[in-house]
Amino acid sequence: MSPSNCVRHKREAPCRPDVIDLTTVERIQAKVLGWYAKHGRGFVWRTPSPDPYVVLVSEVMLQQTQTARVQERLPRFLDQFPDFAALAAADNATVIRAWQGMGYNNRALRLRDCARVVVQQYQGSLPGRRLDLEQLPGLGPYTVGAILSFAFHRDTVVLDVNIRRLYSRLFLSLATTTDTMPEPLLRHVAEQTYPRGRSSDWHQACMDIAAEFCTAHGPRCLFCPVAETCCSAFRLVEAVAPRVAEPSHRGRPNRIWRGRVVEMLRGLPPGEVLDLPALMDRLLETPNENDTPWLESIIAALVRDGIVEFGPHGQAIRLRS
DNA sequence: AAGCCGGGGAC
DNA sequence: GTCCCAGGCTT
Repeated sequence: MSPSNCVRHKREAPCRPDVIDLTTVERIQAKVLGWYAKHGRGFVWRTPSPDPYVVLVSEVMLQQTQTARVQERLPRFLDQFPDFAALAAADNATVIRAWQGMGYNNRALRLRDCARVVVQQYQGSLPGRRLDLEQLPGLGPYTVGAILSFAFHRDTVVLDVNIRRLYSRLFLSLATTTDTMPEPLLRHVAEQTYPRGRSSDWHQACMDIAAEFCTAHGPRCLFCPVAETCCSAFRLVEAVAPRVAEPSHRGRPNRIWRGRVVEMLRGLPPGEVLDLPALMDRLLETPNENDTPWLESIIAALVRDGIVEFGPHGQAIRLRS
């Protein structure tokens, strides 16, 4: 990997991510933070000193859900559950209903469970230590880093799919849009790249730049503030990542059917109940005997996850109270 | 390491 | 219609 094959553009870009030189890092930091100060996206969860509870809720929402939808639904959720105590007191059905339109309903229950631990073990305020956060339900490496950085202004690495893509392309001369840096090298690069004392701004800026310019497909290098120091700028060939077929029924993925079941139960008028045949009729035009075990398995998974339960007489299916 | 877990919008 | 997207948990 010689410097010559990664400079298409201007000057020498760093093609040895294991030894990133200081001037390059500082140049990138200045460009990124300068761009962010002027053009950063104005999300509702981005305030100068955000409430750790708001950071937690928004970051869990942002796990695999687009920023635009979180922007729209976060205020309503916070209105309904203004603090850890309010969220901790909610039963499953209430949380699932409040999560409507967000997808991945299991996240909502884990977030509520997390709130209960915070209330019971931390007097209702989110702990600021990594080891404590790592024990909380629903918080993985990304979210823990995000909370430490955005809520507690701690110097820490934050790695999500956007920042991984940005670092990969910045410091390696990649061939296609789907190539990424190996994870161990990525963590090394991340550790020595973020500006100490500016972890929050830096990582949010990186996510903005990745979302607006360094996109997964069709990157807009021409407008990117760090294209000059990017090893992959203007040279990425479009590629498609191989996709595994998902389990389906009657031409649609099971996860879609599962979502429809939950959505039906959400909209069920109070007092009205659905048994399995009634649910089947609302789900399929012409159900047959082959569909019964299929729907039963979907219901079983929802019961397993704590989203659905059977009523007192064992037939009525409803959101778990 | 791989499978599971949604849903809305852009195209 | 197809494809995309601020992860985490389970096996």
